[in-house]
Amino acid sequence: MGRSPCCDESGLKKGPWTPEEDEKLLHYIQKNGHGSWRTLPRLAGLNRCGKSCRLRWTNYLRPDIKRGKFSQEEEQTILHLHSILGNKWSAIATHLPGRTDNEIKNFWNTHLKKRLIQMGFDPMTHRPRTDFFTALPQLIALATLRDHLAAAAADPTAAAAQTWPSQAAKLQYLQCLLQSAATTIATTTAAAAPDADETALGAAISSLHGTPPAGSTVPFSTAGVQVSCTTTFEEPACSELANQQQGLSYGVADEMLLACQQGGDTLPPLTDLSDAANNPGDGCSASSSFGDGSASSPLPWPEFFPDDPFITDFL
DNA sequence: AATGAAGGCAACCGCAGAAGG
DNA sequence: GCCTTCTGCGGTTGCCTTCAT
Repeated sequence: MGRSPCCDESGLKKGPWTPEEDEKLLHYIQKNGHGSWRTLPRLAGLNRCGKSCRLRWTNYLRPDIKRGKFSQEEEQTILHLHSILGNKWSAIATHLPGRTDNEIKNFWNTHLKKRLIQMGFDPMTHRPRTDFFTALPQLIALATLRDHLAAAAADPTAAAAQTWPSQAAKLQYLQCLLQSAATTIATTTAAAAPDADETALGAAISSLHGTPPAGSTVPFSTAGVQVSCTTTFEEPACSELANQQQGLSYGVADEMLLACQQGGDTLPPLTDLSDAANNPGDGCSASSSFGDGSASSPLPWPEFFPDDPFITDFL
């Protein structure tokens, strides 16, 4: 589109601004307004291109700029707007007085995005990640563990049986992961259920604040790995459009993230592990689909028994 | 105390749309 | 309608600081 960069002219300074340059720019704009950015540097006595001056002014020198840490409210706003608008930083910035698009973009890239990824959410869609095959080794290892536990249960004198309660509790976590992956496959291949993950997560929000409902997906951080616990769920509509219409409704991943922040960056533990061990079919939640005995249902890959480090770490 | 890695942030680059002649 | 100029935006880079070993 036809315009060469304004900074092509040789001899113009680049890089960090000095206090003297800041002073010149600030003084000029306060006195004359910025007018044409193209001509401003010459008039202000700066050896910079207009673009550089504009950036410096809008991102740093503007008097209404708010500096310092983002508040919880600001984080919520960013998360919510990003779930609707995507990387429209300038549009997001219009809802955050005193914050620049550059600042919001940096904050997103260095904090919020990473946190969402750590929690297993796709930062672009704010939905659970669907890269199922990256978790395949863990799922295979799960099959191995289940087999070991089945053997221990069958032979109470075996050494493995001595640790049965805790092993069974751990198995609950892993089976949640397995179920989550299976759900992911179902939802990504079945066009008829596009919002299933979101719905499940919405239910998970409730689980963070109380009794987990049927249909919850709750990521747990345990033994150094992140595990997602998904139960079966119904299928109410929960679209981004609906979010927009409701105005103040937040994306489920956003709420999850904020809930975790408020809890000190750690998600709540699974319900009492000893109970889960005593009742292996009820590990994820009171209404878990595993409660019907599916905890012992055949696994998809019973023939694999790798020596997966995941299991080593986990046990 | 030294050094390398990671995090955080300011600034730059290039593209695209708007505005004006 | 076309061309040029200006402005705004999003992605990326590179430097500085902090943290970990």
